[in-house]
Amino acid sequence: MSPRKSVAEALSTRAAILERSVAIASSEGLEGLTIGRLAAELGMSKSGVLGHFGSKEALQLAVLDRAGEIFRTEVWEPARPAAPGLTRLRVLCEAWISYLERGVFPGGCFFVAAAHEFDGRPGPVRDAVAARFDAWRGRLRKEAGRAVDAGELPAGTDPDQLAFELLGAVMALNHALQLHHDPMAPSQARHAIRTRLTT
Amino acid sequence: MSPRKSVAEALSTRAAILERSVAIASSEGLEGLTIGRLAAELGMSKSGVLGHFGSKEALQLAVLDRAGEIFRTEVWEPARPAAPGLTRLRVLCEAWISYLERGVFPGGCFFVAAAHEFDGRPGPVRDAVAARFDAWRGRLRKEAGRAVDAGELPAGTDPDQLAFELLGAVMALNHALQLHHDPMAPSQARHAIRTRLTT
DNA sequence: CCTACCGATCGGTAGG
DNA sequence: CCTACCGATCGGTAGG
Repeated sequence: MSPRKSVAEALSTRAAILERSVAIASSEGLEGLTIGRLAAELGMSKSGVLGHFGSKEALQLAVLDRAGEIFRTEVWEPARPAAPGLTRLRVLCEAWISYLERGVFPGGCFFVAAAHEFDGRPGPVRDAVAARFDAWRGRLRKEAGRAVDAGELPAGTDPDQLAFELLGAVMALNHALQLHHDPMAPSQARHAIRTRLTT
Repeated sequence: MSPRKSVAEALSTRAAILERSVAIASSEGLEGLTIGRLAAELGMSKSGVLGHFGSKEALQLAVLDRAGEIFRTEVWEPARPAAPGLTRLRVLCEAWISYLERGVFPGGCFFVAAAHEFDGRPGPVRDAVAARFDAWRGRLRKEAGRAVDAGELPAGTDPDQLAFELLGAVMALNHALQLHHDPMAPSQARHAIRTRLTT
């Protein structure tokens, strides 16, 4: 008769809140994700939702973590079996484009959206977003460096410059898909990346 | 003794509201721009502010227009005296990068921010943002086409693909400046663009 | 996990 | 251009 739930139930409730939060925040933003809406959609009270996280900011950080797990599964993992260097870099980029093309998040890249939303608001959320971009760009740079060292890319190629340009192509893709629903954009992004990842 | 202002005064009040609105919306977003905050910062009542536009959405559209005037002055105009084709395309890109580097809008590119904020919200604001991107990308494409026709760029260069890649480089720049305050980013963007705009 | 509530703020309106 | 107000919603808390 107690309204208290078991630990297992509490965990699955928490997971359900996060699942719904990722869906909402993906299209409405991490600030547009409100406790009241979340509670209504989940058939819970606001305090029930908030009890799992403590504050809206803590919820936002947890949502970012959950979105990071999804990005890792969709984009990092497929590249694990690939050979280090150029091959793996190509697989990473193709998984990255495919993740946008398939609309894994309805609002496009979760982190690009979060970056734009929080780049002017100092705090833990902004820091968490920036850290994820640093990690991702570092990943691209590392693999690019291996490709250059192995002679798979032209000698003198700057891995950091290459990572910058790959990021640009994918950001242009994300933008074209979200704002224009442009069906040509994925092939344009693939073309841009292929040009940059050819000896 | 009347609180009513003359037409000239009303126009300058309207201009003052828009100036402040552009500043706020640039860093907080077009949705973060609230009537109450605007009124407080301008020492006016909310209804006084709203009377000039009628609704928040109408205000947002007016702010977009004002930001468009600034973009035109900063980025389109400097290219007018340049020779059509590759020369003008280079001037356009340099003005575009400089506009971001100088922080003409404190929140970075006003339209990239607005695009991310509204790409998931159908309506007049979203349509206005999309139309501005279409116009700008068309401008880049047209000048790229002239450059190809004049033999200033390699034969077979696709003007639309080139516009896509230029947009990507600048979006990566905007992102790096806003999220990381990365001082290397402008030179990386210039390098990426120079590579693409060389015979 | 709930009900019931808090102060603040939102966009907008009535009436002058 | 103002005061005074509307209903809705925000994040969060008290107390159970």
